[in-house]
Amino acid sequence: MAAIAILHGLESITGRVPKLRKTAARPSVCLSFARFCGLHFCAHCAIGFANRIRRHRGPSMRLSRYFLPLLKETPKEAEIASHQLMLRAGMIKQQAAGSYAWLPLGFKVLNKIVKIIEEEQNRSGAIQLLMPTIQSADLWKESGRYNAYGKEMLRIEDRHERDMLFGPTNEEVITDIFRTYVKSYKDLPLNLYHVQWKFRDEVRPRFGTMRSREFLMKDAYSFDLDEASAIQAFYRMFVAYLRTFHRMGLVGVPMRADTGPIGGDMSYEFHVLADTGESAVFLDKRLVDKPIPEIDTDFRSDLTPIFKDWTSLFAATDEMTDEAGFKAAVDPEHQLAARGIEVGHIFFFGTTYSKPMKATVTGPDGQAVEVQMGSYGIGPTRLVPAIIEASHDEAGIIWPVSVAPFEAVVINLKVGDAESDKASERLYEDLKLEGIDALLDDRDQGAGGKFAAADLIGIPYQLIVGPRGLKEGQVEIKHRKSGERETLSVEEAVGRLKRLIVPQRRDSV
RNA sequence: CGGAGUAUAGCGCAGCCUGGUAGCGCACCUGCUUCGGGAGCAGGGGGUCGAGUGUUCGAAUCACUCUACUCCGACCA
Repeated sequence: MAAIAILHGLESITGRVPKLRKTAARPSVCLSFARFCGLHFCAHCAIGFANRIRRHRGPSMRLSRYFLPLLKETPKEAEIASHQLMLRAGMIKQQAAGSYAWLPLGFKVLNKIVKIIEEEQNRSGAIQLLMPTIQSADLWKESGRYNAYGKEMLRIEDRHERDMLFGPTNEEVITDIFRTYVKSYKDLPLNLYHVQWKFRDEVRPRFGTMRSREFLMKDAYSFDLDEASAIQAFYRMFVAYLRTFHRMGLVGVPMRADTGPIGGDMSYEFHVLADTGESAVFLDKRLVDKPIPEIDTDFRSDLTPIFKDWTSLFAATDEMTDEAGFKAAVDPEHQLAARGIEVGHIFFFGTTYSKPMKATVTGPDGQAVEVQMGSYGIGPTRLVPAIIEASHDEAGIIWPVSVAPFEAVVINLKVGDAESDKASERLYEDLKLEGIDALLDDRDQGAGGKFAAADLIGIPYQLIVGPRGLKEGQVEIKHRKSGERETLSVEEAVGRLKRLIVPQRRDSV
């Protein structure tokens, strides 16, 4: 108690009490001191204590104190909807050609996407690590790619005039890590992945983060003793990818793809269908509604049936087929010619890197065997615009709940009105308490601007609180996607939102 | 890398042709009135006109050079 008194005394002396009262800092300090003193409450703050505990859960997301630079007009450099909307919604800022800063709202979405990717990679048995962005050229000289890669690779010289590079991909580094530590076939299979920034000095970056020079990539690398088990590793990633894109509210259609200079015939690209996609794609439309492998899929079992099931239906990019071939292969009633955004690419390439880099393990017969490898990429910084391309309207973005920067926004229509302030604060706190990722729009501005902002940034549910409804004890929920509005009592609102939101998180599908 | 274009306040633009020292809308700041779909009134702040060189008494404006960015094509998670 003495300590608390001293603390409050200091605050009084510095004259900062009124300011501190408005922040979370002071109650948490009080509580810490109270606990330190073995008390269950702070004598000084006893009034309204319960409310203060609530506020301590999670960061405060009050729009009046957030950093969300919205643009009313569309910057002229943006051509496609996703790029325009990401700029207008204050998600990104261009810093140079193909180089973007991720502002808080954009970063929040990016992180949700990365989290889903990590969960599904982990579920499939892959193990996360982190490799550097700047690599030594030596490994690339060893694999033969230092000269082969061309100007797309950003080459750097350090102070000792050593050749370095900003990694465009990580096969060399992961192979080096593997060969250093893994010596026995008993340690296989192994799949290591990371989520790390890449740089490819594209001739022409465009469409915002859809094709940027610096981009985030999840890249996984599998190592197996023989081709048969390597193919199983490939299937595991195939299934993980189906699940990953589905959880983001996307249909990621696997398509036979060109392996390019890597060779071999095991390569699939995952495409999100969108009018602005860069590739022409041809597919059997039954793939679009095909149920994805469920959460209890056993990744230690033989996944061949799932792979065969999915790949039995026709799907290919224009690199692999043409309209004539497509029409000959698919029943007319199932034909779908569309455009696609490539959001993932999986390769099996055998010993392409293990051979020149001498990545071998000792097999059961005591002989050294070059490991069979595959690599598997997903671009989170491309997924953000891909999701927007697939889901937006005239008013702005329509986020699927699973990747939405906020699941719900409480819109206080009349800031300064005692009833409206109190009810919206309370509803916001209750949503947080129920584990909903909520935002409170407590900015002192007109209702129209708030509705427009909520629509633009695409929050799935708007909880509209204003004096008019409160007179009847009512609030309104607007569904961003359908435009549907429902009026309900203040008491029912949080429960209703929770029942709407939780199933759409897709974290248990 | 081939072709085309743009550069004037944070964003969107006018002014350039015909040279005379920069303007509009939004945003921002102050005050008042407002507040259920991007409010109104009044006042205010902010610009080496992408950079450099040249022509000229005088350059955002004319000429040349450079740079950055965007679009179309070939390449890519």
